[in-house]
Amino acid sequence: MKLSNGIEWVLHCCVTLSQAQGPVPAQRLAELHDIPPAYLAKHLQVLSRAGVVHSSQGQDGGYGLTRPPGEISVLDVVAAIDGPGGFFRCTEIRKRGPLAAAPERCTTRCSIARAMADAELAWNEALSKITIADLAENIDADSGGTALGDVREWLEAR
Amino acid sequence: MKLSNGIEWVLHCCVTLSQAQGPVPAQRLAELHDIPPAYLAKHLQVLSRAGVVHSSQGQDGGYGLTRPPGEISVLDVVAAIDGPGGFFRCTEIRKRGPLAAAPERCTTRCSIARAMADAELAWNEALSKITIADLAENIDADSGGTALGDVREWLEAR
DNA sequence: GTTTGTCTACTCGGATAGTATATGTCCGAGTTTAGCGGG
DNA sequence: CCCGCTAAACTCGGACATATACTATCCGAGTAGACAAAC
Repeated sequence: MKLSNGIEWVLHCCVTLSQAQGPVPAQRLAELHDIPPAYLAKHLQVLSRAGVVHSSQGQDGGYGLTRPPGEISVLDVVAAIDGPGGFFRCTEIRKRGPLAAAPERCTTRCSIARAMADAELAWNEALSKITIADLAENIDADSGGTALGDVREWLEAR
Repeated sequence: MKLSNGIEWVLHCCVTLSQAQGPVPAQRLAELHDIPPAYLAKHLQVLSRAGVVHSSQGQDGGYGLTRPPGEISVLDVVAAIDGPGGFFRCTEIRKRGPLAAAPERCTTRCSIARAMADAELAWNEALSKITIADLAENIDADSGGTALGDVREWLEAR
């Protein structure tokens, strides 16, 4: 099971957008990261529908964050791209076969489903603790404090 | 992103095997859970290669756990079926595009990759805390204490 | 009665098709901006 | 000089092909037990 590559792309894009003053076209975001523009656009549309970013059309249009970067968690982005529903789906096989459990006895969820749900909860909580602002800060620190400035400069230039 | 259905199947099968005295054929495990026998066999082969179960051929052959159920974690099973490598794969797009980071500056992992790795660690830890024995105990409790006995009886019959 | 050999039935194991999801691409609908003409 | 109109260029949005991985299945290799015959 592998996560979509788009998740990495849009996370980088969100960090970039957090440094932008105005709207940034998908074309330009793709150029900055050297990734397929059309496919990135598809993922940005999903983010737009999820309410993480907003789009403006026409000349000088593009994408922008709907909230301050400190209020957008990595979980918001991952959940939007990955879609609804968790990793694990219980098919209730305990209700099948020669020893099928009677439906009236299945008042609680299968213990296997509970175990997987707990793990997903741990995953979600870990991702919800990190925001786009945290990512930007760390990226800047890793680069020695020049990365974000370079991005802002590149965005200003045309 | 969805986990394979086989994970649910083999987890149930491991609980069943924890109640067996001798080897249980894949055919019989499939019959008990009402699932495609050939496809289940494929997943059991993977578990066998991972060392979670061992197989014996010939008449009265079948599968059995290699260790006591209390020493087999859910993570062992999930990791075996899901294969090596985590959910997220970093493609190092920071090294691409007009603002590519110099390779010598990339001494540490990208902060995005770190965030995802932390979340995967939380997921893994949650799964490693639960064993097959825990699952069996909970299933028995949910059924009012009759499920495991029924399974043992059904395995003995025939 | 014991032993040995064969033989059969049963098991796993990997190689082989079909289907859903992820990846990648394209062109059309809509909007904003700029330019132009008129007042 | 200001206002309104027109037109063009640029944007997003959803519809359309391709690649990868999950789902499902089959048949062959190998082994353990059962049976029969010989000693």
